[in-house]
Amino acid sequence: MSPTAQRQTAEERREAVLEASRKEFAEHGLHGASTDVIARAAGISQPYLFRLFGSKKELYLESVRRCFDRTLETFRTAAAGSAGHEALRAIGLAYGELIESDRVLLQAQLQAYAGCDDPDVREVVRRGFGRLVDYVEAVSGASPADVSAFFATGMLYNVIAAMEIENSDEPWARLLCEGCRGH
Amino acid sequence: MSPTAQRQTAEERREAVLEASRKEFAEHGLHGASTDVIARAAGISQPYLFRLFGSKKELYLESVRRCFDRTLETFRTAAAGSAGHEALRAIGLAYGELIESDRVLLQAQLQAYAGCDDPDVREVVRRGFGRLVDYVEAVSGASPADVSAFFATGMLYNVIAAMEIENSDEPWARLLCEGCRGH
DNA sequence: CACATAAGTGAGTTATCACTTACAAGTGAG
DNA sequence: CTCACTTGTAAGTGATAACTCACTTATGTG
Repeated sequence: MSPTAQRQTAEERREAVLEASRKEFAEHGLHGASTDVIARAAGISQPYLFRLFGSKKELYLESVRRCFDRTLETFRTAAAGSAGHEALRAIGLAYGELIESDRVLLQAQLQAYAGCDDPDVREVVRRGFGRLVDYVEAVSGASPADVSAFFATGMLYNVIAAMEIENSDEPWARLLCEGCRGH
Repeated sequence: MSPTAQRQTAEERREAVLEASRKEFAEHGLHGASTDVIARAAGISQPYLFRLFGSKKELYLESVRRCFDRTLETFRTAAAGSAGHEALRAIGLAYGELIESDRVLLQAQLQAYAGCDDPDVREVVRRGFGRLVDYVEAVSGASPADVSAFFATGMLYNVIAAMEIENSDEPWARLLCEGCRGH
């Protein structure tokens, strides 16, 4: 800490750490991420990170929660004012734009799914995903088959985006993207 | 190596290492896995692992290739003798059974998707996924929309299995699984 | 000004990381 | 038997991992 630096509240620092951890966890996952890198990026020392969050895993879980919160918020904003299948379509479009513009969020989600063999991670992912499903069902009033088809398309789109084949000219890639846009 | 142990060919050892690495990489991903743990599980010293594969990443890439090979083989076996939408249904069922019975394979796939921000991993995943799409399209003759809906359902099923909500009694979980079974 | 409390870090802990070097021993061919 | 080749490891490299301890310094309040 430089001598002229102003102190911040613990809450402000927590925010800074969570923001910094987004990228690191998205790129390397829970096990691969470095608390030292995160602390540096947040502008604090590594010991202070542990004072604020207790452990690397606690920080990760909070980071995953934020990730789902962000997605739900996007859903809400997109669906505002519409209902039924119109809302479904609006949410789908907004989600596509979201992960197209924020690859960090996309990576973070994929890491969270991959991290699901850890019970604590799984629990957080379940809660986050559950809230998304609940919301989509409530706002659209669609049938179980339609709601699950909606999320299926979303999961495929995640993988398409991860593989970065949106603009590929390979036949299988074009087929997959074309078919996906149809939904 | 115990004094009575028989020597094996390098090829046999490579197989043993690849088999051992499956689990470790599936659980922890490329960055989180330990070459020491893998070598021990394969019954060799850690230095020899590096002689056989060059680097941790090379081993990982080979492991991911195997993962997709295994899935494609399952597809082929399932579709044998059928065609059209009948083949699609047979492959879907076989895939469901595959990841239900082999959680390691499921985890390995999710880790591979999450690892896609690394260009080398992405390239291997692209190739593997592409072969799956090519095969499914060829054997089923289905439309792009149907093929992509098929893979979308598969991706959702991956996440359902990862979250372990197949037998959950939460409403959103039942809705998602029910809708998914309908496809 | 004094004092409790909160913010923040330097220096260390032990363990493990990927990877290398140098060397030993089994094995098949001539 | 011998010699080239392959299989295999013991012992180490420096770097970095998560996390702790002892300590300092700023800040709001009476």
